[in-house]
Amino acid sequence: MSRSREEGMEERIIEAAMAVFGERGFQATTLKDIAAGAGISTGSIYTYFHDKEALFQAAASYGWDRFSVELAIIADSGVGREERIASLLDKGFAALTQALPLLRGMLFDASKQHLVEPGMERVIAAIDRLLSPDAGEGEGPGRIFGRKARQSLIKLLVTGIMFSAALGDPEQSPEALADFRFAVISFMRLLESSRKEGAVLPALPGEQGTEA
Amino acid sequence: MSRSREEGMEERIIEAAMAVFGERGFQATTLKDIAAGAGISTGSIYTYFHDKEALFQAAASYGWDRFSVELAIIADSGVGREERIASLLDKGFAALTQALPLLRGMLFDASKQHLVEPGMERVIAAIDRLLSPDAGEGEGPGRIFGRKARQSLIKLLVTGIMFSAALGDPEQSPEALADFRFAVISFMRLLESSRKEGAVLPALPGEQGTEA
Amino acid sequence: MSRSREEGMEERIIEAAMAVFGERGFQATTLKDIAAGAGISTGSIYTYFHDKEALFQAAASYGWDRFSVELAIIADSGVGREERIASLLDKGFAALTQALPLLRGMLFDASKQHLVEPGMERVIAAIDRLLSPDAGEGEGPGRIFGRKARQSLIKLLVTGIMFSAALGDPEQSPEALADFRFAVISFMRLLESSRKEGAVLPALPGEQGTEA
Amino acid sequence: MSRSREEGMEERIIEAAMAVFGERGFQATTLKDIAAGAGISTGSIYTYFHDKEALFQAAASYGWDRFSVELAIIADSGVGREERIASLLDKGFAALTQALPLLRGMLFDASKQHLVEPGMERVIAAIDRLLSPDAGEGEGPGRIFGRKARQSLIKLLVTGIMFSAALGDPEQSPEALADFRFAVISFMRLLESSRKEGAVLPALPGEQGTEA
DNA sequence: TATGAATGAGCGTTCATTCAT
DNA sequence: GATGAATGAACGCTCATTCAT
Repeated sequence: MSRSREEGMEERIIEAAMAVFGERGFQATTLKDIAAGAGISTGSIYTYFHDKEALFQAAASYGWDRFSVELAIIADSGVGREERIASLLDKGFAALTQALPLLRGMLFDASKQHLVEPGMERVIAAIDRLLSPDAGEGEGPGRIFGRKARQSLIKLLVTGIMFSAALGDPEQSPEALADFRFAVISFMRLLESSRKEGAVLPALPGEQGTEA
Repeated sequence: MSRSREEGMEERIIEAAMAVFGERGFQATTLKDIAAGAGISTGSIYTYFHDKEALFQAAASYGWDRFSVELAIIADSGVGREERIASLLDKGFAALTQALPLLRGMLFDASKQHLVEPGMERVIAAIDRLLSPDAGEGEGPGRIFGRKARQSLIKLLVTGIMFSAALGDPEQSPEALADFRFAVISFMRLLESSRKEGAVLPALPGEQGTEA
Repeated sequence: MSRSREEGMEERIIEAAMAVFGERGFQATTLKDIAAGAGISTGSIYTYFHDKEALFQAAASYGWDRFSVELAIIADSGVGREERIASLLDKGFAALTQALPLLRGMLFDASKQHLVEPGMERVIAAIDRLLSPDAGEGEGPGRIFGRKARQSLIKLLVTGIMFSAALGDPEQSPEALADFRFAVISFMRLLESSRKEGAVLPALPGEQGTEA
Repeated sequence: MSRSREEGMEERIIEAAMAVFGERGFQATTLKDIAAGAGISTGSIYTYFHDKEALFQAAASYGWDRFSVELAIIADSGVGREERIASLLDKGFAALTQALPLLRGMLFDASKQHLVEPGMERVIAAIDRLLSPDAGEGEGPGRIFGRKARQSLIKLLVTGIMFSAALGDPEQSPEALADFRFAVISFMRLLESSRKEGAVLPALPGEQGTEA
C-alpha cells in the first residue's frame, strides 16, 4: 500500500520534471521548481530519486520511451504496406509535434547521457521493418541498398529530423516539420522506385569496400 | 609601452576555450579552467572577451566557421562531377573526424545559440550545387525531387551525421562514420539512378499537396 | 516538519546587519560579515532577504523608523508646551545619542536611497506642531515666519544635527551634541521671543518675493 | 621644468577625478574612467597619486577648498553690512548651485574622511563675522546668543543646507534651494530683530548649564 | 615616464543537498 | 515519510594595483 502511494508519487514527480526540464533544460531547472510542480517539498524528491541527475534520467527515459514505443507501434500498425506508411507519416509527425516541447529541453542532455539510444534503435527497427523489401525479394548482389545502409540512412534521417525540429524556431516548427515530411516522402518514393524496378546502379567514386 | 597586447593571446584563449568547451560543454566549463589552459589568469580573459558567452560564441564560430567553410570548399573543388563527389566524401568525412572533439562539447550549445545555422546553410548550398541535376535536365513535371525536398534531405542528413557523430561513443566513431559514409554513398547512388533514368514515380500515401 | 523558521531569525539578521552596516557602510560591508554576526551561513540570508540591497533597506528602515517614530512621539508627548519642549530636548538628544552608531554607517546610504524622507517628514511635522503658534495668535501680516519657512528651518536644523553628529569624531560626540542642544535652545528662545512679542521686522536685502 | 609638467598633469587628473567622482561617487568610480577623462592611461595615475583614496582626497580637498574659500570671500566682500548679507545670499546660493553636481557625488565620502571640516570652519567663521554684533554691543549677560551658540547654529544650517541639497531630487533643486534661501532669510531677520532690540528672553526648560 | 595588459583577491549570488523537526 | 530552512562550495565577474615594455 505504501508502495503504491510511492509509485504514484514517483510518477507525479516525473511528470513535473518533464514539464520543467522540457521547458528549461537540465541546468536551468531547479529542484524547487519541480517540487512546486509536483506539489511537494524539495526535500521529498530525495526520497524517490538519488539526485537531480537520476531524476533527469528517469524523466528523460520515461518520456523518450513513451515516444519511441509510440512511434514503433505506429510504424507497425495498419494492414497493408501503403496504409502503414501513410500511418507512420501522419501519426509519426503528429507524435513528433506533440513531443517537441519535451525534445527542445531534454533531447541534448538525454542524448549525452545515452538515454536516447535504446528507443532510437527501436524506432529504426520498426521503420526498417516497414521499408524492407518483402522476404526473398531483391536481396541478391547488385541491390542498391543493403540492410545496414538502409538502417543507417533511417537513423540519420530520424536523428536529423529530431534535432532539427528541437533546434528550430518554435514559431516556425509547423512549416519546418512539413518540409521534413515532404523530404521524407520524396525519399521514400525514391526508395520505392528503386525497389520496384530492382535498379542496379554503378559504383560511385570512393565507394570501395565500405560495407563488411 | 605596455606589456604589448600579444597578437596571439586572443587566439590562444580561443584554442584553450575550444579544448575545454569541447570536452565539457558550456555550463560545465569554468573560466578558471580556460584561463589555466591558456596559461593566464581568469581576469585576463575579460581583456579579450566581454563575458563567458561571448567567449563561447567566438570559440564556436571560430571552429564551426572553419569547418563549414572547409566543407563548402571541398564540395566545390575538383573538376568533374565524379571527382567532386569523391572529394566531398573523402575529405568531408576526414574533416568531420578532425572536428569531432569540438562537436561533442559545442554542437548543442552552439546550435541553441544559432551559431550553426549560417555555416549549415553554406554547407547545404555547396552540397546541393554538387548534387543538382544539370541545367535543363529533368525539371519537368513528375520529377521525383524538387529543389526544396532535396535541400531538406541534405539538411537532415548533414544534421543527422553531425549529431550522431557528436553523440556516439568516441571509441567507436571511426566505425560509425564509416557506416554513415556508406549510407550517404548509397543515398547518392539512389539519387544518381533516379537522375539518370528520369524516373517518374507514383504518389505515396499521405503525400497530397505538401509542396506548394 | 522542517527546521522551524525561527521567528526571531529575520530580526537577528537585521540586528547583525545594523551592527555591520552601521560600522562600515553599505559598500564596505560583506554579507559574510553579517552572516557571521548573526551566527548563520551566507546563504541563509537569502532565505529572508532578496539581496544585499533589500537587507540594507530593511535594516535602515527598521532603525530609522524606530528612531523617527520615537522622536515624533517624544515631540507629541507631555502636557503643556513647556513640558513638551523640555521632553523633546532631553529625550530627543538622548535618542539621537543612542542612534549615533547606526547613523554613522547608514545615514548616507539610506538617504541616497530615499529611506530617510518619510521619517524625516514625520519628525519635522511633530516638531512643527510643537513650535507652531497657538491658533488665532500672530498669524496676521508682518509675522516673521510663515509655516513654510519654519518647516524649512526645522528641516535644515534636524538634517544639520543628524549629519554633523554622524560625521563627528565619536570620541567627542557628547560635547558636540551638547553644543547642538544649546544652539537649538537658543534658536527656540529666539522663536519664543518673536512669538510673544509679535515682532514685525524690516525686510532684509535680497528678500523680494521668495515666498509665494 | 619636468616639475611644472607634473603639476599640470596632477591638476588635470584632479579635474577629471572631480567630474567622475562627482557624478558617480567614490565606489562606483573606476580609475579607468578618470584616466580616460584626463586623457592618460590608468597606470599613470599612480605616478601622481598613491592610490584611489589619495586621489579622492586630493580631488575632494581641491573642490571643497575652492568652494569654501569662495563662500568665505563672498561673505567678507561688499561694503556695509546689508550689502554683504545680500551678497552672501545671492552669490552664496549661486555658488552652491554650481557646486551641487560635485556635492552629490563627493560630500558624503569627503565628510567621512574629514576633508570637509577645515573649509566648513572657514565658512562658519566668515558668516559669523558677518552676523556678529558690532564690537562692544550687546555682549553682556542676558544676550540671547552667545558666540558659540551662534556659530553652532550657523554650522547646523550650513550643514543642513549642503546635505539636503546634495540629497534632494536634482530635478527639484532650484525650488528646494529657494526654500532654503527663504528660510535663511527668515532666520536672519529673526536674528536682526533680536540684535536691534537687545531682547532678553526668559530661560527655556532644559536649559541649565549647557554653555560653559 | 607612460603605457595598458595582466593579475588575482574578493564579491554577491545560486542551488543541490542535508537534516532537525 | 515529509518538510523547507540551513548550508556552503562554487561560479562569473570587477577593478585597484603592478610591472614588463
